[in-house]
Amino acid sequence: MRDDIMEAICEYLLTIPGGRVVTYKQVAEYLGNPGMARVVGNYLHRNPDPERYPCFKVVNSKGKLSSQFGFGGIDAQKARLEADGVEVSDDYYVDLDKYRYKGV
DNA sequence: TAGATGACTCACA
DNA sequence: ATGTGAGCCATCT
Repeated sequence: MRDDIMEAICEYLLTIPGGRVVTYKQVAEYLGNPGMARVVGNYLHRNPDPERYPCFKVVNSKGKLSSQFGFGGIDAQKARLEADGVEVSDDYYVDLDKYRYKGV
């Protein structure tokens, strides 16, 4: 069933417009269970496929980037976000109040 | 089947 | 902003 969840995560991430980010919890809620925030992170970790899943748009509730990125480290994630128009602080923090994708 | 693990979240200090 | 403790869920061993 993990492919199902993975697909859902993929779709949700693809709905995120450029210059926007979402929290793990948001993805979990989209999957139908806010408690799956952890599982979401787990999946992205076990599926380092940025070509399909823009996981660099996913941050934790504090707006901080993941500690260890699968395809080049957190530094790569920071670069991708900045490239998308998201300001990332030197501490790898993003302003959720401005960049969090609220779903329009 | 059961126990341990983790890219999480929330509350409190 | 950081640290600790508790809760939650699917996967891995």
